[in-house]
Amino acid sequence: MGHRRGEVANEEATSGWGTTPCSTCPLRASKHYRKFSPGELKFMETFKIDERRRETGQTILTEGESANHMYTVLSGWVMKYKSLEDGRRQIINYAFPGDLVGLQGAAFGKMQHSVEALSPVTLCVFDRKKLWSLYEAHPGLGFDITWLAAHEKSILADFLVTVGQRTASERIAFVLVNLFRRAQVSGMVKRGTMELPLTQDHLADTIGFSLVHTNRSLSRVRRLNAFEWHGASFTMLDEDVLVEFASIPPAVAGPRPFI
Amino acid sequence: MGHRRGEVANEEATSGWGTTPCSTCPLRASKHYRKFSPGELKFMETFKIDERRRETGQTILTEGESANHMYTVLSGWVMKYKSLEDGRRQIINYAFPGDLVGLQGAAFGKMQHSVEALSPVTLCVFDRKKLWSLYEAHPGLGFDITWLAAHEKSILADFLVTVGQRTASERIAFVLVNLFRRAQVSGMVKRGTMELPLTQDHLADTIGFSLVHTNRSLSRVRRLNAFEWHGASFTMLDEDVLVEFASIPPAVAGPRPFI
DNA sequence: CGTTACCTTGAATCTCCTCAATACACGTGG
DNA sequence: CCACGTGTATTGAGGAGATTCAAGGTAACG
Repeated sequence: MGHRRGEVANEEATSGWGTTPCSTCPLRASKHYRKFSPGELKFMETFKIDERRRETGQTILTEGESANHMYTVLSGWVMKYKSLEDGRRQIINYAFPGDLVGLQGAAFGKMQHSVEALSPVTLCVFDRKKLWSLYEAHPGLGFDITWLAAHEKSILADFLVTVGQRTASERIAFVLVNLFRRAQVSGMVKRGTMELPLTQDHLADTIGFSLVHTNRSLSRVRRLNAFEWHGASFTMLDEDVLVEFASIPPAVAGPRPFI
Repeated sequence: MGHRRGEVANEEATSGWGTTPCSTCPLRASKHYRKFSPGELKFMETFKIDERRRETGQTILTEGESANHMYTVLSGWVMKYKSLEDGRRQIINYAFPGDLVGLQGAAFGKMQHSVEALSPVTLCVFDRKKLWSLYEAHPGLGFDITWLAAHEKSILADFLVTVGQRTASERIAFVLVNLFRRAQVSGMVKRGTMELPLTQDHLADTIGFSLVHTNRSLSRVRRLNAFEWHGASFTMLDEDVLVEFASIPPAVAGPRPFI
C-alpha cells in the first residue's frame, strides 16, 4: 500500500548553471544509443533549456497538474506512479538515464501520473512549446520520440503481463531482471552490481501485493541464490536462473535513440 | 487462463479493392477527431496502401514475428495479448476504430504481442517503410503518431493500476467503463448500447483472475444494476455507479488525431 | 538514547484457485 | 427429428494463496 513521502520540490532549485552540453553527453557515447547528425546535435543544444537536480523523495511531476516541461533522465533513479483515492498506489514504471519523463504532459497538457526521484537525480529540461519545432526541423528526432514512447509501451505491457499472470515470486524475479537489464543499458551496472534504491514497499507497489506478502515471497526468491541484495546494493549472480524461474523472454536489443 | 483459438489468417485475404478513400473516412467526420489539412489528407491517401478484412478469431499480428505493415482499425473489435510459455495469457489492451495497431513492429521490427480480431474487422494498411517519409513530409502526422502512442501508454498505465490495486469487482467495473467510453469515442455506441464481443474468458484474462472467480465477481457487479450485458450486447444504465464503485477518474477529453 | 524508517515473523481470516459437475445454446450429422 | 459435440456460463467444495493486525528487530541519525 505504500508510504507517501513526497515533498514537492521547489520549482527552480539548482538550475541554470553547469549544464552538460549535449555534444559531450556521457550517454551518447554509449554503444547502446544511436549516433546523431551534427544538425540534430546542434538542435538539441537549443532544445535543452536547462538541467535540474532533484533529491531522493522529491516530486518531479504530479498527477493532474499541467506541465510546461518535459524531461530526460541524465542520472539517477526515478519512478512513475498513480494513486487511488483511498491511498492505494501502483508504481507504473521506472525511468533510467536516457528515458523520457513527462511526454504525456507535453501531449495532453496534463500529467496522468506522478513522478518521483528514488535517488539524487539529474534531469535535462526541455520546453514543451518547442516540441513542435523538433518535429518540423528534425523528423528523425520526432521519430525518436515515437520510438521511446513505443518502447515504454512495450515495457508497460510486460509489467501488465507480470502483474496479471505471474505468481508473487515470479513477479519479483521479473522486476529484478527488468530493472537490472535496463540499468545495464543505462551504464549503471559495474561488475554485476548496481545501486537499487528501492524499499520492499516500492517493490510491493510495483508487483501489486501487500508488503508482508512481498517480504515473504522475496525471501523465497533469495533462496535461488541468483542475486544478492543488501540495502541499496544489488548484485546479479545468475540472471538465467531468474529468467527461467519466471519464464522471462530474452531482452530485445537494438540501438536506442536519446533525445 | 484462456482458450487459444487463433487461426492465422491467410495473408492476402480480401484486399486491394473497394478501399475507402481517407477523404470520406467516416471516422474523420466525427467531432472527436482533429481536422486534417488538404496536404495531410492527400498524403494519407498514398500512405494507405490497402484495406483488409479479418473475421472473428483470426490473428492479425503474431508475437515474435516481424511485420511489414502497420494498421489502423476502421471498424470492429480487436484485442492485443501476450502469452507465457505455459499458456497463461494476459490481454494487454483492446483496439477500437481509430486506434493504431502494429506500431511496435514498425519501430522495432518485431511484434512483442499478438493481435486478434474479436469481431469482423476492417483495417487500413500502411507500409512500414513509408513511415519515415510521413515524418519528413508531415511533421504534424508524425506528432499524431507520437500522440497515439502516448495515449495508449496512459491506457496501459490505467490497466496496470487496475490489475495491481483494484479488487476483482472493481477491476470488472473499470474495464467495462473503459471499454464503453472508448467505444463512445469511436462511434460504436447507439442509444447507450454497444456490441461487446467478449466472453468471460476474455474478461478474466484482462483483469488477471481465473474464469471462475471472474464469473462470481461479475455476478456481484451485475447486482449494482448499472448495466445490462447479455450475449454480445452491452447497455450502460448508470456509468456513475460503476465510476464511484471502482473510483475511476473522469475521462480525459480533447480531440484526437487519426493517422 | 530515543525516534524513524525499514525489514521480518506469527496468527487468524478472507480471497482466489483448482477440480468438478451441471446447464444451456448452437450447429452438425445420422 | 434427435443425438452429439462444442463453446460458454454457472455453482459447489476444498485447499492454497494473500491480507490484515500485531509484534519484534535492526540500523541510521540527531
